[in-house]
Amino acid sequence: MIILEYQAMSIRARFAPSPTGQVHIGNIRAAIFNWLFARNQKGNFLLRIEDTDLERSTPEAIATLLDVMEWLGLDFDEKPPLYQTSQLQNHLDAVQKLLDKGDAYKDSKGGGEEAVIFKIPWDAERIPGVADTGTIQVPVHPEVPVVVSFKGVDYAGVSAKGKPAPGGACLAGFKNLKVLDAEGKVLFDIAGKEEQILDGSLVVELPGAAKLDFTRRTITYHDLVKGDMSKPLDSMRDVVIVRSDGTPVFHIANVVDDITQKITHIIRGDDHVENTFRHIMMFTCLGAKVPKYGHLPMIVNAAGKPYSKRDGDAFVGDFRDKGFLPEALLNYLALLGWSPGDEREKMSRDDLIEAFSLERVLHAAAQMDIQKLTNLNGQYIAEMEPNAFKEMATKFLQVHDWGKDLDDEYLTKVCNLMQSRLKKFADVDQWKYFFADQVEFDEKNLAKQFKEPATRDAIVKIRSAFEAIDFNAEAIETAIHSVTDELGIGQGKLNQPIRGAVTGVGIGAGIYETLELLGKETTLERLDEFLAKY
RNA sequence: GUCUCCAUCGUCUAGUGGUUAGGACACCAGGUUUUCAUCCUGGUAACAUGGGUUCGACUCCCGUUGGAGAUGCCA
Repeated sequence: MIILEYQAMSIRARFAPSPTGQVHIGNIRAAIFNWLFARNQKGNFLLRIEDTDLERSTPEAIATLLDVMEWLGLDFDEKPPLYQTSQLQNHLDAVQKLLDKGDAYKDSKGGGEEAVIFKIPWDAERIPGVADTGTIQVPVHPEVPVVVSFKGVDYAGVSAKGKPAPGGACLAGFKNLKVLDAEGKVLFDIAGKEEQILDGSLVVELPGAAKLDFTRRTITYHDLVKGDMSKPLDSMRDVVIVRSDGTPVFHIANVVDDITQKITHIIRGDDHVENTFRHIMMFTCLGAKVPKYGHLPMIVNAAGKPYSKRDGDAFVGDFRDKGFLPEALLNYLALLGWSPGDEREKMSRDDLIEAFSLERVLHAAAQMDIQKLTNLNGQYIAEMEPNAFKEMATKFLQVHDWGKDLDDEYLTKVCNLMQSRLKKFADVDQWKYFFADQVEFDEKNLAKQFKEPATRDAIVKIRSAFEAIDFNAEAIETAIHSVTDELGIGQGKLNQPIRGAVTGVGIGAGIYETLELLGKETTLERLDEFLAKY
């Protein structure tokens, strides 16, 4: 039944980032989940660029955003995307509508220009999900007067230590309000005075109040991820929607644009949960249908803190620069805070789309594990077409002065030998010994391999044995074995010292194949260099 | 302070009243391979805590602790 309803509606989800030059992991994850959801539901995935921060929203920043989305394969429908700056008049019109209907008022704080404030409606029952939840009493600090006006009820609560604690909320939070003093005497009763309070003609200030008595109203919505969420109106304040300089703030712009784009499902970060209650009210006051909401848990860094725009290495571009594949990153990120419910982990784009559901998204924050991402990336690399692998490797080799203009045939062989060992493309910097004239010796490794003075002598013998042979892997192995046999040592004992002397490092592909690839000339040169140095 | 939410191995997670609490990454040991990587085998490692409810709680309820978010004329 539910599925039928979904299909009939044709869902529309969106990603609405503000382009600030860099896209971080937490942000793009929201895009991924929206995309996965939309594709899974055969709906539309829209992009809206919230570029109202003129300082940071440069054309380059927007290009970066689009670039990253394309790289990850997050294709969006209805191009070009909606630019929020183009909607200014729309936002202002909506604000005027609210003003006209009495759902917003103008106010100035400290005598400046007037800002526009969205008023949480006194007749809040017209908002879906609002219900009375009983009469309650809240203690207030007698030293601070209670002020009741159309802007709300201001008072000081009582802290654990008996000190005044700042409190107060929108008027709508206090249905059937009575203000009582310490003896329980009624200082103020809103009954019969609603009109005057609401139209601003009456503002009451009540010193010596001890208690607020009112009918609490709570707004509840069903979150597609987190389940039922609710919040009492007496913990909400009216919200600024237009700054005193005349520019609309996020809340109204976001809601109006969602109406404009006919968004049916809003999937966004956890940090917006509290905004949702107010946004639901705005949708309703603007005469629009309230969309469905789903809030994603945050992704946190190794310190357990959410990634912020300042978090150095959490930018999507950095992962690309380090040689992570888009499929691997997408796969990994989809698995942060979500799982298909079975034991699959390596999943293709289509697998993910097919398996995705918001109901299976977790409620708790997830920590990024670079090692697991790296492992997954290695799996994707291992499966790459050799040509595609070579192409990528070439790109990453080119950043090194020893990695430019490489011989194609030689490079192909190196790639074939090394593909299974590479976890991320930036690690091709370890291939230097294949291409550079000079090797860098790993002193520590050498010290380990050449503990025995006799080993160096063996290298001398190896060198002359190499000189005489036709230089292929098989002959190389035979030559090495003849030396080990002659010296009466284990057949593989010399392999690592040879590797150290020729490549400078302690790990790599099979040494016979490696030497064959390097060629006789280079191998002998490297051995000479080694012998001259050590 | 107040409000909202969250809590299974180090990390990502499976688990919806009865399981030897499963898998993956990482780590350790062993095997295969000329080192490494791959591959195979095995191992260490978790239900934050205290109360309930129940014949029986990781699972349901309440408290505590811990964490996150919100409380902006930021988004």
